[in-house]
Amino acid sequence: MEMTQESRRTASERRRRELLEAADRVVLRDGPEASMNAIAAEAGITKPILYRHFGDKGGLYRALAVRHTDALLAGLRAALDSPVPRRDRVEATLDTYLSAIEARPQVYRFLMHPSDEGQTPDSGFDVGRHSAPLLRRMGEELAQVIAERVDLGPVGDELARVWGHGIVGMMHAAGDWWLREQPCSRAQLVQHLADLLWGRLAAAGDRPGGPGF
Amino acid sequence: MEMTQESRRTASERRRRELLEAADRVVLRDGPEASMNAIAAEAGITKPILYRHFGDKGGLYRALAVRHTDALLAGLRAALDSPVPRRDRVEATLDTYLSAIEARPQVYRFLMHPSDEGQTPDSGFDVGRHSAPLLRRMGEELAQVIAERVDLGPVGDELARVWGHGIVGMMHAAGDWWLREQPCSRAQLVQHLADLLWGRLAAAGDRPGGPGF
DNA sequence: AGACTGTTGTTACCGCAAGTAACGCACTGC
DNA sequence: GCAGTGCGTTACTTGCGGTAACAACAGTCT
Repeated sequence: MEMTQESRRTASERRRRELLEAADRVVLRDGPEASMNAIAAEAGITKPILYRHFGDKGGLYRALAVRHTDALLAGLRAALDSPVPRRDRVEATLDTYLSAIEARPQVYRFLMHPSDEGQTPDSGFDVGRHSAPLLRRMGEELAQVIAERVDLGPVGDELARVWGHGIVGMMHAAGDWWLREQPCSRAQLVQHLADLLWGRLAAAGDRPGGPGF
Repeated sequence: MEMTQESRRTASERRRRELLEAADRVVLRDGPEASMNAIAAEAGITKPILYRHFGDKGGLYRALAVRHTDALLAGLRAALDSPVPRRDRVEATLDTYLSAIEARPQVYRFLMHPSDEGQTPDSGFDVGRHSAPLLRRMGEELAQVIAERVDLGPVGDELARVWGHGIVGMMHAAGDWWLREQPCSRAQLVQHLADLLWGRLAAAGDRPGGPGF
């Protein structure tokens, strides 16, 4: 049985991917609070192996997260970069995101509510070192696209970053609420949010029978 | 030592408030992952008393959360209801929120990342029963104000709810990012976000030297 | 062949936090 | 004097993250 260094490396990587897939199954079934024991059992092994591969639970979860995050980000980038008018791009992006969270709510909950790990409270020197949760990555990504594509004057970079994170947050919160109580179709939600970004709040008139006037 | 039923009730309530204040101090010092032991110690008592008063850790955290949530919501309502033009109201609301999270980041982290409790995964019958996290409450509140004040046509209620949650999410995400890396002054951030809501994204032109064109 | 090294896996443990059971103590009403 | 009822304790169970120590085996050096 020949076993050179390279084939060893690839074997280890295959193993790692198997473990990740097992973890994925468990998280999909049990939600984000799946225990390391449960994941190890699903993979047919025991805990220490997980720890050798991923260091700690945060490491495993981070590895899991980047898989899904990368997939989602790829979809979003495609929507953002398509050569159509800006409004259409925005709608496509919103729809891509909402489709993703609608299709796999468990994955979504895992990515968005990762039980906020990290936090070495004594020193505080590396807060947010390698956490980079999905929301921040998406915010930065969007900021970059905005800064590249839209002309926003002298402070454009700053504006783009604020807007990137703001829009992502809007998408996230609205999506979260919409996923819970499906109050309307996805297409409608997309329209409503795009309308909001298109300044319809500023354009709308005061309510006729408003209270207090 | 006279101790009638009424004075007992008020005594118990005073006790509860003392416990909450102690918990508050600990959470402010240790962050959201403060242990029940630590809280009990700070209050000068032991764990079971906490459990008698609040049921479980979630109960305590919920009680703590409503205190701060109510205070913040009161401030936001005041900003939302002031009789000035809409843009000014929006800016005041944003500024109120950002001031709050800037003044007490620990409280903010506690409220926003409550280690997502609840989740009785077996039955699922009361998911979200009394969690009502701050974000959702704020979203509903804002939705109500929008629906009352702004004329949005036939589907106005639905629109208002989408916008309420969306705007709150935008505020939250942008605030979170801004709190980490202070990239600009609070006033600037408020301006940028208000500009976003006022449709400046739709109004801005394409970047001159854009890539790919 | 036989000692050396590294990877893969195990069992058995530590520490710690949530939550609980069982008891001690004061004080009230009868 | 004595049952009842809050307030408080100590001491425990359970479960999870994380680790130490050991067992088995593949390939390598001499």
